[in-house]
Amino acid sequence: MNIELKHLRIILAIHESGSVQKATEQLNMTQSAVSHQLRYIKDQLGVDIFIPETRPLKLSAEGLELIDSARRILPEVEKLKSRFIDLKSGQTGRLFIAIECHACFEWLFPVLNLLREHHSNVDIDIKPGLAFNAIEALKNEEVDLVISADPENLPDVRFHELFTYAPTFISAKDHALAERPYVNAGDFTDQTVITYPVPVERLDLFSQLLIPQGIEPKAIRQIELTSVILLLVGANKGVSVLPDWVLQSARDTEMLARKKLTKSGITRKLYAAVRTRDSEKLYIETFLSLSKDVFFRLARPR
Amino acid sequence: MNIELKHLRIILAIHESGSVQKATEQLNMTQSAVSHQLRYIKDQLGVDIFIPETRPLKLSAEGLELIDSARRILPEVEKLKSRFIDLKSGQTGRLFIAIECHACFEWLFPVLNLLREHHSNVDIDIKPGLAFNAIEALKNEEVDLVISADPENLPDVRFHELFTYAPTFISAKDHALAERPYVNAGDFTDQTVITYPVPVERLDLFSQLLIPQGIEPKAIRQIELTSVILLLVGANKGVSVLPDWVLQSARDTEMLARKKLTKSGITRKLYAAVRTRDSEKLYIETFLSLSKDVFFRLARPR
DNA sequence: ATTTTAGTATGAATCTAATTCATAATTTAC
DNA sequence: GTAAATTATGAATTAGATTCATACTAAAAT
Repeated sequence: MNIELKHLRIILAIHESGSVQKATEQLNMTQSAVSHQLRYIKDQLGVDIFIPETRPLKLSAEGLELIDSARRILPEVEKLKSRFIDLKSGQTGRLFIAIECHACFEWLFPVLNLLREHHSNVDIDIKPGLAFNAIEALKNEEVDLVISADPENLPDVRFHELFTYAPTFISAKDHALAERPYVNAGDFTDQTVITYPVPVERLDLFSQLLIPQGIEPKAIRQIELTSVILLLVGANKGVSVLPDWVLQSARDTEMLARKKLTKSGITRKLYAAVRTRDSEKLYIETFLSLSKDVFFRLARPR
Repeated sequence: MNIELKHLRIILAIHESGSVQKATEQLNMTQSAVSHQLRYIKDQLGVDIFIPETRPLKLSAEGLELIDSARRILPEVEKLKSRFIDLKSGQTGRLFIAIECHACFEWLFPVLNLLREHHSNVDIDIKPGLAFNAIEALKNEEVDLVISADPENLPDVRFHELFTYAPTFISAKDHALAERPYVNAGDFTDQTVITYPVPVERLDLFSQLLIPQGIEPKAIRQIELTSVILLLVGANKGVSVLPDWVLQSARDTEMLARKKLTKSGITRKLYAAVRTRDSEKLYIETFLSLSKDVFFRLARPR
């Protein structure tokens, strides 16, 4: 026995319009096509759906059961279809985010809060714990967006530039290095460096400066909260390197000295990586523009 | 966007078996056919159901939504299908009965009670009020079975013989007619006849004897309950004609005299009329055999 | 009781969609 | 890197759906 949705639609249309004749319009079929299909349905079910020899056709008791089922099943299918229309256009969907840069929480939270206001039907979340193979996770559809500073040229992943920032050295104002116009890799050999609790490869200071030059600092101390890092640096418990916009937006930075890294300064770019086929989605586009807005406000000195 | 059940079945089979390859068996399709259908589905939905470049294929976030829907929709369809298998075989269904013979309630109630025990899934009911155009109602599917004494030769209705009975005259033992070996039409001209409250054409006495001979009784008194009719006849408030089996099974018949109608006696047959295409149904067959059983027990003198 | 009309059924031809076959392309595992 | 497993693709084939023309039939109208 083979019954398809189109058969339910035909029966329902006939019942609701009152005759095969009238149903043909709404079904976009000829009378003959409907008639052939009715015969097929009858053969499949093995039961007369209509009372024979009535004109216009009237449903039999069995036919009415079909209507009941059709009225339960077809709306479910319509829901499915409109769900996919929304999914495709980005009215609804899933936005799981992996971040490779720890400080990014600072601007990501406000962005996501705004995004939730715009797209209440999108399932938004930050997925921790897969920060280093994040692009793999993106391909696997474990996450849908990755905040990354290392763009790659991949056919099915697109890196959208978010903004440029400068990893910036900070120390207490009375620290020895506070006199310098800038700091170099070598200056870290006798310093205690305070960092976020992530593998050092993922920190700009190390990936861009210390590792290439084969230099290790005297000690590393890992701290979760930005404000605590600032506090400890201010108390001369160590030095740190943070994105300029983190310092711009933080309170209690009066006792800190900022220096650029190397004479020319180091700048980096942050990207939002998404699967190419997702990049048209409305909520992705909203995410990108909100990110730029929020960052712009954050980076403006107060 | 056109999505059919077969598409949902394909996606579900792939997901549950783990790969297209394995799904082919359970779907009875070749790998190629499945692949072509997957492409069609993707085109229809406008969304990738699977994560590209994974082998075996893995569902994307959107694909999982499809699975959710499939799991809601497909069982509903299976229910529909098994419902129709049952309907066809007569495991389940509707048995609405019209009775042209009022006394038949006497044996019909016990039959229906037994039938309900055998077929708890059948919707059994007696439909009053359409006793005279009952065969029309049968064709219209307003009812599914008619108890009738007037078989017709119709292509789509079948009359199953139930049993033979004799409309039998009764009076009080001290009534004038109680001396006779039998009664004739003419004997009713000065009698009060007690009948069920139905049009006289539907009473055997009238349809078989009085109307053909153009005779009317002195008076007609209509009484609903058989036991009350017997009581009144016993008290000499009138005479009556009832099926022999009614008298056979009734209590308190000692003070009644029974006579056959006319010298040769009148006999009639009761039939169960059903639509030809219903007559194979299990519960119809059960109804017929139960009716004969119950009648046999009822008609046996106690 | 015919006749008309509206509604449905049917068969053959045609068109569309689904499937197969053969083979290519890709991915995964070793 | 190679072999094995899995999926994709194009052309040919087959099955299924639709159309057209027309026959049929119940219901309505005369």
